[in-house]
Amino acid sequence: MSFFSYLSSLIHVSDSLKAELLSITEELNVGRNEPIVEINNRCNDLFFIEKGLVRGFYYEGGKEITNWFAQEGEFATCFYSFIAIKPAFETIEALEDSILIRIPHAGLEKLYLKFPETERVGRIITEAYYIKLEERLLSLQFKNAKERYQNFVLSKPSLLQRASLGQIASYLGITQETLSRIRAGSH
Amino acid sequence: MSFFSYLSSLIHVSDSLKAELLSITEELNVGRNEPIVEINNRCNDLFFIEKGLVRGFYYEGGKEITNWFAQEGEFATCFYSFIAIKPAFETIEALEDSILIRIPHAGLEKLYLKFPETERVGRIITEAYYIKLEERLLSLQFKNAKERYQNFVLSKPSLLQRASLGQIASYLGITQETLSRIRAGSH
DNA sequence: TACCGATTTTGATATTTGTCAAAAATATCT
DNA sequence: AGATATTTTTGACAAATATCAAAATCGGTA
Repeated sequence: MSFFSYLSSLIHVSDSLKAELLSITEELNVGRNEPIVEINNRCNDLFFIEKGLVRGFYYEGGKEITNWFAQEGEFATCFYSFIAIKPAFETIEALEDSILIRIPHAGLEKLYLKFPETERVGRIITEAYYIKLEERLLSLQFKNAKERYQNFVLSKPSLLQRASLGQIASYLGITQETLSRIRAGSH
Repeated sequence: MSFFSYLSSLIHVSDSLKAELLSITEELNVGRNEPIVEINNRCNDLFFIEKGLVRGFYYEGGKEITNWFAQEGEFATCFYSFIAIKPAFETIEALEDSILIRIPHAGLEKLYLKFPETERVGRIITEAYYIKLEERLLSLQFKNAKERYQNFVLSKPSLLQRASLGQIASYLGITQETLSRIRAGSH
């Protein structure tokens, strides 16, 4: 899904808004395993994913923990860094060759001021993300490892082929050994 | 903190905006243990808490699970119900005699259209809530029961006196027996 | 103040998941 | 295709936390 068709589904994109968007955004091609945002840097950009798959991860006890996956038609950023204007605690990398639209923070702020109706998009995106996060928290708090995995299979089936076992396990908050046993046990 | 002084810290509140706010909001007094939003109803309102303490909870396996606490100067709503326009999966109740400002969903939408600068407030509130939720998710995923409790003590010390052990335990995702043992063990 | 119900604490045991180590399977590169 | 690196699976055991039951404590009220 292109960035423009996504936006058009939320607000009317006038010619002048479109021109402004073109001037502040930039298309970015990243290869598989290529880092997009490095940990401890400021993440100044919001990325819309036109094609491909990216993930955010960080290290906890020396191990990579995948914090989120984002695929075609979704946004990716180190939300905390982007909003709070603090260094990113996570690295963003592409899991596949991907095409991203880069939206710099400063450009977005300019956009909000010049086209106040775009604040609506920012709010709607944030709300949607909040709900997803809330669902994930509830799942983590009340579902056991197997139930969480089953839920993942239902909600993100395409990622089963596109992400590794270890990446999925850490996203679900379990070890890869446990996930491997869950897969073996369910037939 | 009053609702108006809170708003004024984010945007300029003109006289006409103030008048509109007065027309769409309503002050609500609720007593201790009184329900504010019942489970399975639509939660059509956002509440700003001028005084008191409220919590959201639901039932999981027959037990009450406290999903959040909100005190003076914070907002409370069943976010999912309010945003997604679905029935609430949680009940909101006052833990103390409280004074709330009720902001109905329809009034808020009207406000966004009439005063586009208020979209900004909606976005900023949602962003702040997102970051808090993300911190909580990380805590749940990587901290053990004791660390989570210690973090709670540091970040919400006043709630230690105002909420019960069982309410705090379920909020932290542990049983009240475990929390009781944590308290006994740390001296 | 003494009682009653609710909340908190303590104890014994069970369950889930993690840890560490090694083997097996799979993917990658030349 | 073969060699090597990476990922996944399997096994034995350990740790954290849950469960169930009962005792102790607390708080409000007659």
